[in-house]
Amino acid sequence: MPSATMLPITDVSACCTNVTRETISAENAELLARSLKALADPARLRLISIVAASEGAEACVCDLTEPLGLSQPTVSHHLKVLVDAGYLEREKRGTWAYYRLTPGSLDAVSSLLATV
Amino acid sequence: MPSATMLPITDVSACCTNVTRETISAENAELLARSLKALADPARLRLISIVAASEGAEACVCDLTEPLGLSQPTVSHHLKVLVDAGYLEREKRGTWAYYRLTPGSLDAVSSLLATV
DNA sequence: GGCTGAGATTGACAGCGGTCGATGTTTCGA
DNA sequence: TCGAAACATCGACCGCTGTCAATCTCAGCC
Repeated sequence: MPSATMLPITDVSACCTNVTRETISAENAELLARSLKALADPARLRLISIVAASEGAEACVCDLTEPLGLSQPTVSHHLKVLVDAGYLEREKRGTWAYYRLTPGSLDAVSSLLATV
Repeated sequence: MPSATMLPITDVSACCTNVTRETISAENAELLARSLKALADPARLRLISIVAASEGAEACVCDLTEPLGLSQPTVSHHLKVLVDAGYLEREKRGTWAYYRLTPGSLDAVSSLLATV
């Protein structure tokens, strides 16, 4: 459940300005740090990468468990973190849950860091 | 001390390709995650922002302790993390230590995340 | 030489976060 | 209706990390 303490990255980019352009406020630093924390894990980076490279740019949990070498609960946990942060979208179809990259989410955080 | 476990971000960008362009390897995911972890802290984001906005684009520790509201050892710790990750450069002049943004470091990590 | 101030390092503590086994929930098919 | 499969949630463990007080190092100055 996304809450005030875990705004999706697209919202963060809407309220925050670039890090080096002007001095970031303590509140915005907190928000951006939360979004970056969601990315700052090798398993989650690989999840994003695998989902983006999958057929139809979407993947279900069963496709993700084996290449990561992690248990199913752990993969589900990481996926939840990425969904809450706004990087992934979840769609349930039948028994399966399909995850897809949220368009523009990575570009949003990327543009907050770029200096040019 | 930067080691094999903490490559500067500029080196990471030299060896890694974009996250969504092709499937990232486990090793590169580990490297990129370490670089992102160094950024994923509100105090460190504010440090980078303040240094970038400072007169001459550099600042000493004494200028950074007060606006952050953190103790001097804590600020020194965060600065060390950022230097080891390659985001900041340290130059000692007399009794003071001046920190400056490493050119291109934020753009490097930014370009690894951007999808366009 | 001895003092002072800037900053780094150390040690300790508390809270966070990644991991997994066990279990719960939901959907589909027989 | 019952069983199986996919996925989420829970509870617990443990290593990592942010924090500060205390201490150490070093440069400048009397």
